[in-house]
Amino acid sequence: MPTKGEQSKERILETANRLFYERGFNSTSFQDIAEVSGVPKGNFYFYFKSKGALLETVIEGRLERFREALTGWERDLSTPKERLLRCIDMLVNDRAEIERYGCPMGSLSLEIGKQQPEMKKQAAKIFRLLVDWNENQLRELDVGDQAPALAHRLIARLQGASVLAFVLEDKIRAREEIDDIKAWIEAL
Amino acid sequence: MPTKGEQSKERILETANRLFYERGFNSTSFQDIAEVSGVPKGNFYFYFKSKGALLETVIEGRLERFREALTGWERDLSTPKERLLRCIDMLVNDRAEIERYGCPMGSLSLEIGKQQPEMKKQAAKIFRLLVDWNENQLRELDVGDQAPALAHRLIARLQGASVLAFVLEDKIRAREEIDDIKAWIEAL
DNA sequence: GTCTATAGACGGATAGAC
DNA sequence: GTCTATCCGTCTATAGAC
Repeated sequence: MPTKGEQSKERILETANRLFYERGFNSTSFQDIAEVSGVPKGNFYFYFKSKGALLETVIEGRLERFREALTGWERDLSTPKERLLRCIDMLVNDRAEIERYGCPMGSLSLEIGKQQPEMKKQAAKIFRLLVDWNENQLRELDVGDQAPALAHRLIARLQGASVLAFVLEDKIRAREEIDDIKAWIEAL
Repeated sequence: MPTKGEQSKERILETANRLFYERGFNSTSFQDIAEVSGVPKGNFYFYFKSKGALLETVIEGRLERFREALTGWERDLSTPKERLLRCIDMLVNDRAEIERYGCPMGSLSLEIGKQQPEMKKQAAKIFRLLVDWNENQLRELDVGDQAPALAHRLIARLQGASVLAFVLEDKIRAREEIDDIKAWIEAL
């Protein structure tokens, strides 16, 4: 059973994770996180030495969740093609949030990466993880030495689909684009 | 010849346009714009009634420049395929800035669109303009009723390539992705 | 003298930090 | 809960153009 302190820390992290996504990092104040999480903002500096440190922990949490998801898909899905398609389906499952707030990692990276190179590198780890994992799946298909380029292309297309889904808010076209990405992978 | 007032307004706009791109909207203060432009901060409210109004004018300026560029390409390039390729070449020409700051419109939309729906709509106009223009070019090719979907796909792929170029900072893969987009268009 | 434009000091609010 | 810094935005005194 978690101690009260662990619960507070977890509540801060969960709330920060959500608000950084929904409102953006710079537009989310400690005040906001305190109000939503119920944890007084005075406590924040007991758990995190700065707002940047809080962000860093949020990113680490996201990285960890991605790792778990990817290992889960490797365990539960038997063919590389199924796994690639499952990865694409992230956009289908989260389409409502993506249309409202964009891709969590894409939008965060673009916002903070312009001024905080260190954070940008942290965020890039998640993209590298995703690209490498897809590259491994592609290698199991018969794509020769094209695996790195195709993996990069797949993540790029998912990012592009997310940006346009956010900006244009056109559900039909967004869905159409995802379907085309899936068809492209299925045809490999 | 522009009056002195027009020069000040223009200097504020140019500087804001650049800093909003390089540092992000929320991370750019009037103080910053004043220092870089040389125009004292006290003057800003003579020309713009708020920071949001300044942003709006910046976006309008970008929209206008896009319109001019697109009409220029229609005038100077004779075939639709050349025009589409010229559009893609934006990423090649601006690759250094895109790697450092992302796509100007993509990153701005994602940052401000989460909290300012009105500004998001303004920014979306530029994307609509681009998609529609490319759709017109595609219609002149023999793509049947695929023009809308292909135009959407082209802009999505350009956005995706920009995001990954920014996040991963991998010049080789970024170039490879652009080349693939070009090859795809050329094969149409 | 009037209108446009300038310059900077000032204030309330709110941020992150402790 | 306090502290300091900084944010956006306001106010006003003034300078130059015509």
